[in-house]
Amino acid sequence: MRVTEGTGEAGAASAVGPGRSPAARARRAQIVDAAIETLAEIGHGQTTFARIRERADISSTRLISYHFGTKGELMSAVLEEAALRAHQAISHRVAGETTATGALRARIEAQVEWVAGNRSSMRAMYEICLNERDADGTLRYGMAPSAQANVEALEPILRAGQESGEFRRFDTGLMALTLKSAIDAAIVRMTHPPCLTVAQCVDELTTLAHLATRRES
Amino acid sequence: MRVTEGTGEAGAASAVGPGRSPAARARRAQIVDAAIETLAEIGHGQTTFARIRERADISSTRLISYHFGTKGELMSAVLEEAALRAHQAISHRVAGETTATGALRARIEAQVEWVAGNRSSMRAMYEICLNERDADGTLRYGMAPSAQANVEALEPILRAGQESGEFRRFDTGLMALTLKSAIDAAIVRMTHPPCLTVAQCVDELTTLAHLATRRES
Amino acid sequence: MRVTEGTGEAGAASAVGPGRSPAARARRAQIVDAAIETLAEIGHGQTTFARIRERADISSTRLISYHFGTKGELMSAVLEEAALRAHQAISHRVAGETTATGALRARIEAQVEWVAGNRSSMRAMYEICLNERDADGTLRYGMAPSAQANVEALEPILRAGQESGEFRRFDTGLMALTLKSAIDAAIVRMTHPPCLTVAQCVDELTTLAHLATRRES
Amino acid sequence: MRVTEGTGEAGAASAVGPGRSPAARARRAQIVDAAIETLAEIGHGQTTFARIRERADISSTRLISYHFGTKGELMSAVLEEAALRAHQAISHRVAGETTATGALRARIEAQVEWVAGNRSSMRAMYEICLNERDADGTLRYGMAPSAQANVEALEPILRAGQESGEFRRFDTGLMALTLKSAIDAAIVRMTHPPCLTVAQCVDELTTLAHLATRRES
DNA sequence: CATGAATGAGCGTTCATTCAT
DNA sequence: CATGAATGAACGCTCATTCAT
Repeated sequence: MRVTEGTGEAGAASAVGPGRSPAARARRAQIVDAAIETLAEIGHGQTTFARIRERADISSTRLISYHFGTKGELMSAVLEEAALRAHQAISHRVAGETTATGALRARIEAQVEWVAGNRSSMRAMYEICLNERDADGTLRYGMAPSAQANVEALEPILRAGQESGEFRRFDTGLMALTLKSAIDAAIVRMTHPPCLTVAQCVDELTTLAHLATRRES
Repeated sequence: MRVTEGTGEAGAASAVGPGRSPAARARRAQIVDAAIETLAEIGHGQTTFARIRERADISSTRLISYHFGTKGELMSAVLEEAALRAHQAISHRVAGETTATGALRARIEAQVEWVAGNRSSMRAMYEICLNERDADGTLRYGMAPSAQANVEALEPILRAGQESGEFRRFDTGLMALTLKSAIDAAIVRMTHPPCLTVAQCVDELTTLAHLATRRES
Repeated sequence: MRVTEGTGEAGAASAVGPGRSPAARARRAQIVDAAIETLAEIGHGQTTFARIRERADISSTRLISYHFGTKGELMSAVLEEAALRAHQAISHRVAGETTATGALRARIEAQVEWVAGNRSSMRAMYEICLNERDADGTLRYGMAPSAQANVEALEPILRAGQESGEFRRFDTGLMALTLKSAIDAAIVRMTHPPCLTVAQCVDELTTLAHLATRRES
Repeated sequence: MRVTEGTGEAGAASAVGPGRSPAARARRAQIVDAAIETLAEIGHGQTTFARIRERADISSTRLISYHFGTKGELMSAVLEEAALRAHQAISHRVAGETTATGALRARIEAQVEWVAGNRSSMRAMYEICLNERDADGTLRYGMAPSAQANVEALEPILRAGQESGEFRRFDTGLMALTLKSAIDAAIVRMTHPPCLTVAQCVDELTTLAHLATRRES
C-alpha cells in the first residue's frame, strides 16, 4: 500500500517524506516555513540546516534530513510549496475574465498584490531558482524563474489577445518575460523611497502593459 | 590601523592591490577574469578561491588573498571591473543623441548588444549583486542590480523626456527598472528556442519602450 | 535487566529473536541472507542497516533492529548461521575416514569445495571476523577466523596422525593455521588467471598437505 | 619546476603533499606513523581523522587533509610507506643466496622476522588492503594483500627452483600464496599460548616449505 | 612578488538506536 | 509482527583566512 518502499526516511527518489500522517505533515510545513523565512532573509548561500533548525525551533538538523532527505530535496519541496501557494492565490482571480485585455490586467493585479503580500515566499523562490544547481554546476530550475508558472501563464493570454485582434504583433515570449520581470521589479519600487503603493504599482504596470500590447488604432 | 599594515598585501580599506607594478596589474586582471568566468559558469555559491585558482592557472589560492585580501574584496573588484567595462562600451553610444526618444533607443540598443556579447560579465555581475552579503545577512549591493549604473542611467533619460514633453507621465523609477529587467531578460529569449536574434530583440524592446513611454497624441 | 524487557523485541542477551513464530524465522533468514550478500559485496565497513534493508527488500531498518537488536547481534547471528551451514556441509564428509591421512584429505577436499561453492558466505565470515570489534577496539571474534571451527577441526586430525605415527613431528597449531590459510587462499587462485579448477586446487593442496605432514620413511 | 601545479595543498591526483620541504616530510611521517598505529590497534573502520590526530598529537584534523588530501590518499600513502619499509628490510637478506632452496629459506626467515618485529605495520597493511574500497565498492588494492610485493617475490624463487630441478612440479601461484599466508598466520602462533618463538616459527615454516617443495628423490 | 604551513569553523550527510504506538 | 518519529554523535571534507618566510 505504500507507494515508496522506503527506508522509513525520505528517500532520494521520493518526493514524499516519511509517512503522510498529520504529524509528519505538520512537521514538514513547520520546516518549509522556516526555510522560506531563512532563504528570504539571509539568502541561499547562508541557508544551512543549522539555521533552519534554529528558526523552526526543532531539536536537531537531523529532523530535517529525516523528513526531506537532502538539502536539494528540501529546496525542491520549498519551491513546490511556494509555487503552489502563489498559484492558488492568483489563478482564480483571472478566471472570470473574457477578454485578453481584462485577463492581462487581472493577472498583473493579482501577481503584484501577491508579490507585495508574500515577500518572503517570493524571495525564497528567487533564491532557489537562481542558486540551486546540479552536481555539474548547471542551474536546476532553469536560467531564471522565468520558466516558472507565473511567466508561462502570461504567454497564453498574450497569444489569445493577438488572435482576437486586441493586441498588436510582438514576440509573446519576450513580452511575457518583460511583464514578469516588471512585476517582480515592482517590489523594489514599493520599498525604495519615494515608495509607491501597491495600487500605484498596479496602475503603472497595467497602463504600461496596455500601451505596450494594444493594437494601434 | 591594520595589523598587517606594511606587509605589502592588499589592505581592507584600499581598493588597490599590493604595489601597482605592471606585474601586479597583470596578476590581478588574470584573477579577475578567472573569477568572472567561474561566477558565470557555476555561480556565486560554488565560486571558491580554489576554483578560481584552478581556472586562473596560478599556484596557490594564497595568491588571490595576497592581491585582493578577502573574498568580499575580490568580488568588489570583479563587480567594479565588469561595470567599468560595460560603461565604457555603452556610454559613448548614447553621447550624440539629442532627443530623449533617440537616447532611449540608443541606450537600449547598446545595452542589449553588450549583454548579448558579454554574457559572462553580465552573469558575474548578477551573481555578485544577488548573493554577496554583509556579515548581518543583508545584500551588499542592493536588493538587485537595479541600483547599478545601467539602471540609474535610464532614469535621467526618462525624466528628460517627460520634461521635454516627448514622454507621458509615469513613474520613472519603475519604468527604468522595467526596461532594465526587460533588457536583461532578453538574453533568455536569445537562447531559448525559437531563438530571437540580437536585432530582433532590440527591435522588440525599442518598440515596446516607445509605446510605453510616448506621449499620447 | 533490560529496559525494553517485555516489548517483544530481541533482547541483548538472547540469541533468539522476538517470538519464534514461522513468520519471524522467515524474516530473520531473509535479513541474514541479505546481510551475507551485502557483506560479501561491499564489505563490513559499508554494510549498514540501510543497505541491508534495501537488499532484503523490507520496509524499514527498524525491522532489522526489531529482530536482531543491535548491529553487533546481527553480525553475530550472521556468523553463526554461516558457520552452521559450512559445518553441516563439511562435517559428514569426514565422518567415514579411519586414518588421519584420509581424514585430512577428505577435510581439505570438503573445505575447498565448500569455499568454492559458497563464496558469499565465506567472504561474509571473513568480513565479520576481521572487522567486528568490541567497544574497546579489540577484535571480537579473534585475531583471524583462525579460531573458527574450520581451523579447530583440523588440529585434532593432525594430532591423531602424530599419535598414530602417520605424521611427523610438527607444531599442530601452526600447521592447522597454514592449511586453513592455504584453503582460503585457493579461492584467489581459482579466480586469477590462469585460473585453476576446484579439482586442481584440491589436488595441489592435498599433495602439499601430504608432503608436509607425512612421516619421513 | 613544480611537478604539480598545486593548490598549495595535496591535490587529488598528486601523490606528493604540499611542498617537499623537510618540515613537510616530517609532518607527513608523523601522521603516517600515527595512522599505522591507529589502524593496527582499532582497525580500518574505526580509524578516523580525529583518532589519528589524537595519536599524532597535532592541532587539527585539518592538518591531515592539508598534507594528504582525502582519507583514501592517506591510506594510499600509508600502504606505500609500510610496503617500502618491509621491502627495504627484507630484500637484501635474500640477495646472497644462489640456490632456490636457500633463497626460499632466507626469504621465509626474513619475512617472519619482519612480521614479528613490525606487527603494527603488518596489521596496518592488512587493514588497508582488506577494507579500502573504491566508490563502486570494489577492493582498491586487490582481493587480498596477495597481490602485494611479498607474495610476488616468492613466485620467482619457486619457478627458479622448478627450473633448476631443486623443486618438484606444483602450481607456483598457489604455493606462493600458501607460504605467504602461512607466514602471516605465524603471528597468531607467536601470540596464542602455548606461544612459539620467532625461531621456532621460522624453523617450522622452513621445514614445511622444504618438504612441500623439494623434488622427490 | 610569491609561497608554505597551518588552522578553526562549519558544512551536509549517515550512522545505529530508542520511544512511541 | 511491524511501523513512525525522532535523535545525538560522528563522519570526511571544504571553506577563507593568517602567520611565517
